Amino acid sequence: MERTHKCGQLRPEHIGQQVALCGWVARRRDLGGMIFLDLRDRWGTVQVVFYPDSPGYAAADAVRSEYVVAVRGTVKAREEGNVNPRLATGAVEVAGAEMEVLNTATLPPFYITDDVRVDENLRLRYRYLDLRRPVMQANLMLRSRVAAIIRNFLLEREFIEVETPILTRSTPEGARDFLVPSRLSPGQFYALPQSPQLLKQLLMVAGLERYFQLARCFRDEDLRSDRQPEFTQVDIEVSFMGAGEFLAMMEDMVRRIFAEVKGAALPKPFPRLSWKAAMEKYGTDKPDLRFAMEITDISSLAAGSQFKVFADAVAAGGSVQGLRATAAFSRKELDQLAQVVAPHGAKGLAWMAVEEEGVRSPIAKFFAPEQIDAIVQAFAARPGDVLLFVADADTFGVALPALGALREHLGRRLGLYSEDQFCPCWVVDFPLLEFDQEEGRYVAAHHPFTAPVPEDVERLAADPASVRAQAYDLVINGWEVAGGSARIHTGEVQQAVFQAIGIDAETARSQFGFFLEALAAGAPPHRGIAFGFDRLVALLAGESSIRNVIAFPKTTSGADLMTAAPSLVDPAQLKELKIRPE
RNA sequence: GGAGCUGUAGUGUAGUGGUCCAACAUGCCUGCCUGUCACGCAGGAGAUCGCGGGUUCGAGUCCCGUCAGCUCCGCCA
Repeated sequence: MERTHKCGQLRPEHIGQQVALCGWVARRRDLGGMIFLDLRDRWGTVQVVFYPDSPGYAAADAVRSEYVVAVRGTVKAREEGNVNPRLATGAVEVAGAEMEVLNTATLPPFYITDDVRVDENLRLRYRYLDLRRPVMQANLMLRSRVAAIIRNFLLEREFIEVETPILTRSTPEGARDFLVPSRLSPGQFYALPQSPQLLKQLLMVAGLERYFQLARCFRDEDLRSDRQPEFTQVDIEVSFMGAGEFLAMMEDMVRRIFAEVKGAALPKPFPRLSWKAAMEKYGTDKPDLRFAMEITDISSLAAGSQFKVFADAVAAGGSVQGLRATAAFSRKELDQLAQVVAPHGAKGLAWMAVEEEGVRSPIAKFFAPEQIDAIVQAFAARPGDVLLFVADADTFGVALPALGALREHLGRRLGLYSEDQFCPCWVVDFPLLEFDQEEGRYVAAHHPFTAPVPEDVERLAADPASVRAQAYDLVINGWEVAGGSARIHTGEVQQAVFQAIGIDAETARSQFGFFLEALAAGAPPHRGIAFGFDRLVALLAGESSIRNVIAFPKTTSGADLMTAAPSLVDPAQLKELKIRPE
């Protein structure tokens, strides 16, 4: 039986036609004298009806859920009253003549429907069944569509797609590498790329000028709902292009994606925010701008209070920061809010409930009435609001991130935004370096090939912390969707940055020698960006985890529950690689 | 490495120390049913209560450990 149509595509225009369909039995309704089958393929579901006098009736009687069948029949209009408006094909049905069972199916361990709330263990164990669910198929189709939009956009602008190796070289800095033992060079290892960073820069040295790749990247770090050990990056690099032109082009691409996929009009241009401003206003470098609620610094007001916690924090060089929530909280709820800031190092969460006749607060007694008034004014607080404070000696490490987490929590809990709203922004002027307490040295905040802001270069040695990077992150709704920078394209600056992060000339030569040679071989000024493709698609799909837009994802412990990877291997394989297990 | 949540028929849940040889819904099986679309009706089968140990006269229930999934912190240039 040759398939002539797709189940989900049948419409009133097909009425009267003989069709042959293939698909899975989504449901079977046996009314005794007649049998209805909901037949599902990738395009949707259509109802097929069999009467006892049709040759296919016996087969229709025997099939069960998820059997694979081919059906021949005639498309008919449904009578008035029998139309199903909830089905795209609901105006028609197929009067089934013949049916062929192409394969039987075991009883599915969970329902193949969109609204199932089933244990994720099971979904991942039987991913091929999970992926039969229409919502999952829609996610994968969306992913493919977004990839196509990106390819078209970039190809239109004369970018070329280049593949870079998966088996490559381990370099210091950055995430933990996945290593692959070399059989031909026993004791030596390839590394899987954390990103094609150096390779795409070398393509610029090679003169390709405009490169992109949907690149698979690997980082051996712990997982999160927005992080998998292997993920896909839209990797982009250009030569001879300033930040203005480049970011405008990337914005155009993102605007096209959101317009075509969501019918959403994103602002032009995207708002820009310095890293410092983002931290001070939102307590994070990836702010969710769908709701206002900004952090207010009341250090100057708190310094003069009798409340030791506040005064001490300011005296120690820190600050007191606060948020205004337009909501009332019970004692228990306030305790829960304290649980939100605690993991970020906040030692407590102070609060003041603003009322008609003053404030109600356990710390009110430490403040003079005019100090209270000043604080209430600083927040423009009105009766019914609650002010929430975190004080800490470490402003950017503790106080602001704690309130940033609280802000996100409150935004979600108080329903301050909707899911179909998209608020992009560029976060710029990141610090180039940050001090790593464990290593006792500065490390690259972005990566060691990020160009410093030119007027800051001279401070690289004397005052590394103050050097800004020519870097930019694209943030949408609190998701870091892309990150990029101008790259260092001269050996001198590259050496200076290596030096600032404690990579001496010898190490630089041995680890990055090929790269330094390339920079000296006529490297053009270049810059680039990389989009977290899984995150972008998840955002567009309205999914809170990228697992739902990846066909075969891993669990939080890095396992693939379907194939049971990772697994032990045959000792002979290890022997061949000259690897001895402990 | 750390914290929290979850784990009970195929699935989703209820069960808060004793009528629990575990309940409800759905799915499954059998029978009936010619306009259903989460079809309906009647009957039936289906559970080492994640795993191990402990407390107790008695544990699905309390305690300790452990495993798995999820969320978060650390980590993620």
